[in-house]
Amino acid sequence: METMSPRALPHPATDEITLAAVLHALSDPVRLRIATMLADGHGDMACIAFDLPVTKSTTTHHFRVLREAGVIAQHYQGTSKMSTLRREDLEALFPGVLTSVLNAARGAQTGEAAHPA
Amino acid sequence: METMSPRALPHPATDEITLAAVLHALSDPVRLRIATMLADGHGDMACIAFDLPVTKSTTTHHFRVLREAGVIAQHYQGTSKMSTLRREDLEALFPGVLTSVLNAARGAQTGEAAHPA
DNA sequence: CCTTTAGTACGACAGGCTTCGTAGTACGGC
DNA sequence: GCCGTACTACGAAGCCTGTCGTACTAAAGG
Repeated sequence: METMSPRALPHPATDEITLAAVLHALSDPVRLRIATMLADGHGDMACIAFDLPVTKSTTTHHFRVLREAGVIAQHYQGTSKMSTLRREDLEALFPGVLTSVLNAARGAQTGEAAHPA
Repeated sequence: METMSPRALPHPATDEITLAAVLHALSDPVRLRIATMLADGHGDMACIAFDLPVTKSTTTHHFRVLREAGVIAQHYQGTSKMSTLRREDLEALFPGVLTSVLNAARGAQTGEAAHPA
């Protein structure tokens, strides 16, 4: 039996995720950064540990937008909340989208173009 | 010499295109539809011919957002304005992003998930 | 039980977005 | 030269977003 935390977190079902919502969620610099960090193996990191240029309230807001768009999954672990990318779901729905976006974001933080030399 | 139309259209240079702006441009249902139609070979079509569920003014607005984000290139041809996707530029900057997004949009117009039977 | 830590809820505020209508400009055809 | 077509500019309305601060709740640890 799971401990069944009283703090439930609503996630959209796989077939409720829309492309427009995912793209919108990823079109914000802060959220793009969160997604990139999650992809880079920071999956077991509390929300507060992301060192974002916004306050705690705003951080909560952005994590929620990502979750409600279906980009990330979240679950509580003590007082902390852990987030993971919904890679499989998104890959099944929109093949290649998440991967290529994260790749692009990594090479060009938040928007800078890739100027090779 | 080109006829040098007095109606110039400002386009961002390749290295001015940002990922966030591109994602934002594509996160609107109307614009996603425009991009999909352009990808499907309607490159030589006037803006007005796109049969969008908005007025002419709004259509102009959306085409401009796409152009200013670097997603499309536009040029006048008589009284009409032709648009084409900046596939090469985007592929060079953000490999796979445009292609996978368009693919996803085609299979799931504007956001619906792909329910195979 | 009390304190600390992590995150939430709520309200507020500024700014942006999408939409529209109307008026105006550029081009092509008669 | 005149008219129609395609697009633009401008302003307005309504909504949504990102940001914050403050007050609150849930869990962990002594």
